[in-house]
Amino acid sequence: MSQLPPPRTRAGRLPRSARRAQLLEVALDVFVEQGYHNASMDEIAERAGVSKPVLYQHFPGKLELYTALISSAVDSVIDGVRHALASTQDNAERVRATMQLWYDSVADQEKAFRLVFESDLTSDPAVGELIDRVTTESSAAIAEVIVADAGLPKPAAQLLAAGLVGMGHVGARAWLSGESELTRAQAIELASTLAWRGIGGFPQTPDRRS
Amino acid sequence: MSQLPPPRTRAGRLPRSARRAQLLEVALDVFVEQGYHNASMDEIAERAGVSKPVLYQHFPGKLELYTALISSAVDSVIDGVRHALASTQDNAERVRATMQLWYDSVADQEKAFRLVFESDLTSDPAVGELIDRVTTESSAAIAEVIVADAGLPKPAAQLLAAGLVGMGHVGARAWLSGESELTRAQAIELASTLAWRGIGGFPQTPDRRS
DNA sequence: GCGCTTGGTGACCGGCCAGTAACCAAACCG
DNA sequence: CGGTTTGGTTACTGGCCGGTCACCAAGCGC
Repeated sequence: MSQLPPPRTRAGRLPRSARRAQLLEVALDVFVEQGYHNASMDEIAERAGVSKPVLYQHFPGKLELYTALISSAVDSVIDGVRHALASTQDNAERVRATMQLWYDSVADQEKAFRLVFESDLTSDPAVGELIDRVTTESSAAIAEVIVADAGLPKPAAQLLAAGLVGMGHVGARAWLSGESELTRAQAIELASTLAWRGIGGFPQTPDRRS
Repeated sequence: MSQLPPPRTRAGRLPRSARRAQLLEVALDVFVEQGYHNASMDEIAERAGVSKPVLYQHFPGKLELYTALISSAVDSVIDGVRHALASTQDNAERVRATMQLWYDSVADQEKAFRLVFESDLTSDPAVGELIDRVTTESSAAIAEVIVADAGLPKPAAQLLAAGLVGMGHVGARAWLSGESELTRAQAIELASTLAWRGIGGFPQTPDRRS
């Protein structure tokens, strides 16, 4: 009888670091799709074409795996905000760039974004803190600009910044899930106008830089 | 040996409807404290001074119990927004009242609010939809005012409204968790100003659409 | 005081799933 | 071509917890 090459080792062996990278990638997909609680280590392993113990050779446990992913996702979102702010000197344009970031992330189903904002492990203190960092750090970055260019005291600037952040990602998610008739560009334009009218007026004395 | 009065029946029997009400109350506490996943039916029963089967005589399962609570919490939050909007005819004041609602809810640790905004069952489609209703319906109520008083097309109004909603509750949570130096009143004042400068400029202004 | 309705109880079960023990094979190295 | 390293596997266990089964008692109506 014809001898098939015996059940081929799934997809070949991989060097340690490559396997780890692959596992992270697969785990990201699974966690984004199913959330922390519904995701099973078995499924992650299976979708990586590998058996469970391999997973545990790379990560001490499910929580640590998730934390690693969340942590990097958080950084990635914050980085996005920083880049948007750094992309121009014009504050109205800064607002627009930041708003565009939120709407793009939502519309493109950006994985890092979804992992963070749709997390179902908010009850875990460590994870909760990580997730809060998105708002905290994004606000801090924005607040820095506000303090510099509008001369507001830091706590006030931070509060306004946090409001803008919320306005961005909540508005964006609502826009997408509500299947609004507005195009993405129109939505960004509107949201930016709202934000800029709000924040742009803030220097105590009307109209300042930009 | 002296016979103690045998292990007293926990706290007396209750008529069906009263027991149900009590169970809902206890369950609300537990779910708010621990989230859906960490909460156990055993604990809810125990804290109600009752055994588990009683719980199941009133609710078919954990999910249904939770859903019942979330659903009413959602309604309660939406109602809050509607009341804030109806509390005055002055739009600047409407903005302030709504903003105050968010900050008060956060600062007072309002249970309905926390249950909704800290839910860890977002992955369940039914629950997810329920929770989205908070933004959707709140925005709809606000958008109605915007359409009426600023003459914007409905989709635009809805997007702006959603942004304001996000600005409110995200800003409020950030304010509280960041232990800002601002008092609650100051925070509300600032946030309201931001929001009103943003939205208040909108009445029939032609200057968008570049 | 007897029996039926109504509001309970204690003890158990079974599925799911994170995590592990024990063992295997490819391939590089000399 | 032997042996060690390295990347794998199969099969199991043990705890948690949602959900249930079989049974109990308080008291009201007669």
